[in-house]
Amino acid sequence: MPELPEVETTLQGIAPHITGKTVRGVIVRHPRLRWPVPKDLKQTLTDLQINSVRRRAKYLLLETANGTLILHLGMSGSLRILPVNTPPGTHDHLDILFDDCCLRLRDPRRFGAVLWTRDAPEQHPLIAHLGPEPLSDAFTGEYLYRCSRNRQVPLKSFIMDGKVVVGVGNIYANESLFLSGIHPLKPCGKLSRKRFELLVENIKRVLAAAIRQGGTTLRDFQREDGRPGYFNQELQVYGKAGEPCPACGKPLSQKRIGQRSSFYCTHCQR
DNA sequence: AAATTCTCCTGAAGGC
DNA sequence: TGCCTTCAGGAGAATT
Repeated sequence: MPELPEVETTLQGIAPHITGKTVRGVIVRHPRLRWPVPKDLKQTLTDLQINSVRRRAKYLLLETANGTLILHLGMSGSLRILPVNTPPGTHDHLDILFDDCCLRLRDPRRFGAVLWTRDAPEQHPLIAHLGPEPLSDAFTGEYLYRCSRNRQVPLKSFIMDGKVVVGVGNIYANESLFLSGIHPLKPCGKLSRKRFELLVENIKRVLAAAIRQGGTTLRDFQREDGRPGYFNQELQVYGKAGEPCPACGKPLSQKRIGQRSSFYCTHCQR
C-alpha cells in the first residue's frame, strides 16, 4: 500500500523515463477513481512536454507548461513504465503514451486520483493545507511538540494527520512508535519535547530506510518496473500481532486506533 | 475547533 | 468446491 516511501520509489522510477518527453496520447479505460478522471484529459495533455516530475506528500506532480497532472496512488495504485502497446490488465485505468514508452496506472481499489490543475500545484485545495514533508528540515521535534499542545488525540492518529505532517502512513507510524518506545494511544499533548525529538528521529530513520529498500510490498504495491519493495523484511511490529516483541519477547498487541490497525508492545511502549 | 466516524472499492483470507 | 463474512486502508466528508 503506497505510503511515502512507495510514492518516492515510484517517483524515482518513472522520472528518468518521462522527464522532458512529449505526451503523444492518453487512454482512459476506467475513469472512475476517487474522483472521475477529467473527461478531456487526452485533449489537455497530448502534445505537452513533461517538464518535471515531483512529489508533494503522496501526490505525484507531472508539470507541463500549461498545468500540472496530479496523481495519487490511493492504497492499491501503482505506476509502471511499459513498452507501447502492452496489453492492459483488469484494473489498468490510464495510459499516458510517449514515443518510446507508456506510463500506466493500475488501481484495483480505486482510491487513487488523477486530477489536472492549471495553477501552481501548491495552490490546489488538496495540497495547500498540508503539513511539512517528514524528511525536510522543517519537521523537527520542537515543531511536533508545539503542534500537539492542548490536543489529546492519540499520538498515532496525530502523526498520521496530513495537516500535522505528511506521508507517515499506518505501517511507518507503527514502526516509528515502536522504535521510540512510545505507546500509540498516548495523548499527544502529554508527550515531552524530548520524546518528540526521539520520535521525529525515528520517523525520519524509518522512512529513509524504507526508501532505500524500495518501499514495502504487502499486497498491491509494485515499482515502475514491476519489482516489489523489500522493506517488509525490516518490519518490527506491523502485522505481527501475537508474535514476540523483538525487544522483550512478550506477545505484540493489536488494536484499532482511529480506524487503523495498530501494533505495539505494551511492555516496551509507554 | 477538535475529535470521531463514515465512505469510497476490490481482493484476499477465513469459516462453515 | 463454493458461498458468505470480515478485513485492509488514504484521506476527504460528514457528524458529534
